[in-house]
Amino acid sequence: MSSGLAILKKRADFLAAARARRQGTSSMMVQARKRPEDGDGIRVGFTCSKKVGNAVARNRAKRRLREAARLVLPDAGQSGWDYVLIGRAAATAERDFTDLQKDLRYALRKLHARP
RNA sequence: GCGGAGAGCCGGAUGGCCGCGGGGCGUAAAGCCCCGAGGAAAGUCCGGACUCCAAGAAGCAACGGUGCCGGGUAACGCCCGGGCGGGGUAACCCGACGGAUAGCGCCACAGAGAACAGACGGCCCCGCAGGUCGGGGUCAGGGUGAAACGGUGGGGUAAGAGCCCACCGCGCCGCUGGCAACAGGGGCGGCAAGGCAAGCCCCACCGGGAGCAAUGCCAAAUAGGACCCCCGCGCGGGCUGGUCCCCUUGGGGAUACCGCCGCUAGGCUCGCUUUUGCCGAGAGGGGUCGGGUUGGCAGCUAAAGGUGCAUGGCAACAUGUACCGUAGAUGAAUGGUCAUCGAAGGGGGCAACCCCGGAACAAAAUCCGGCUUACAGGCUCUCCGCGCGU
Repeated sequence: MSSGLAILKKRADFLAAARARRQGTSSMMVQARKRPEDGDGIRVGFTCSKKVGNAVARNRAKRRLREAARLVLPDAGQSGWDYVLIGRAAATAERDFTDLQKDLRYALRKLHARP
């Protein structure tokens, strides 16, 4: 990705992020983890389980999350962290897109503020 | 015009900004250009291609599937045409549609009786003699049931009965038409033949198993395995070996490492041996092989391909020819957002029109042929019935 975001692909990375911090909003759940090993750059993954809906609904939710991450993370995310965005059943697809971005910024602020 | 039947098609549009996957140009970066979900991509229910495994081919057995006839096809459980049966006034639709004299099994409830028939209630005759009796004939009519041992009519009879006759049905044997399923008609038979095969079964035909996470190849690092070879230390030699470097047909150069040759010399540990030597094992070095993990490449998209025309065929389809060339991801691209326009559906209005509202089902995952299921709404063509007009 040219914007400096790498995509998470390994199952182990997802599991590690899930064990770390998490913050829910009305339109998504955000998990975050500061990688213990060295390495710059922001990595991000997306999860939309069967609870979100059928394949069409899951793909649409994932695409909106991906677009929001592309717009928000380069300035609101912190280098060296992994983020995982999880879609919610109807809210992720239906929420106004500016509100969706606000939700992500809010969640990131709360996650970074924790000790 | 109203109602209906069949076939086919579309299934949001345009633009701006920002992105994603693949390919091309470019040394590379930047950049530019091109392409990028469906009719069902779905369910994963059939049939194939392809790959691996197994196995003389084949056949038999078992198991599974298919099941009127003919044709189409790579093949099919699909498609087309025909037959038969059923539904509809019709267009048209529906059909697990081989065999029940090969055998076994089952037929609830009701009913007298459900398969070697039988007799509840009846009808008729005879006897005793007048009863709520005994003996016999009979199954047409009644009742039950999904189904009652052929149906209708007539003759016949004590009452009846395929007992006899006609027609229908059934079975057998010819004939005619048809490739066939089957249809038509003739003769004979004599009621002897109930239903269920979606219970087992019989007959005919088809099928080896697993699947692209198939399969083939490459690389890396880590731990370990099997086998083979070498093995004391050191020095020297470039030696038609390996390896590396340079110019490049072929040569030249280097020698850290492996190998080779020569000299020197007597071993890192243990065993064996009187000692040396020899031998064996380990450690060490080198090589080969197989398996696991991770990543990459191939398979991977050109295909029983699509469209048009011509010919053959009622058709499915086939043949010929011209043109087109059409996604290849793998935590998985094909989008996000904004603007304008917008079908259905609501609401208001006599109307023109205004307001709300905002697009069904569902997203490739090796590829094809089908089937099945889901689908807001719209369009086109053909046909049938009714009504009206000419």
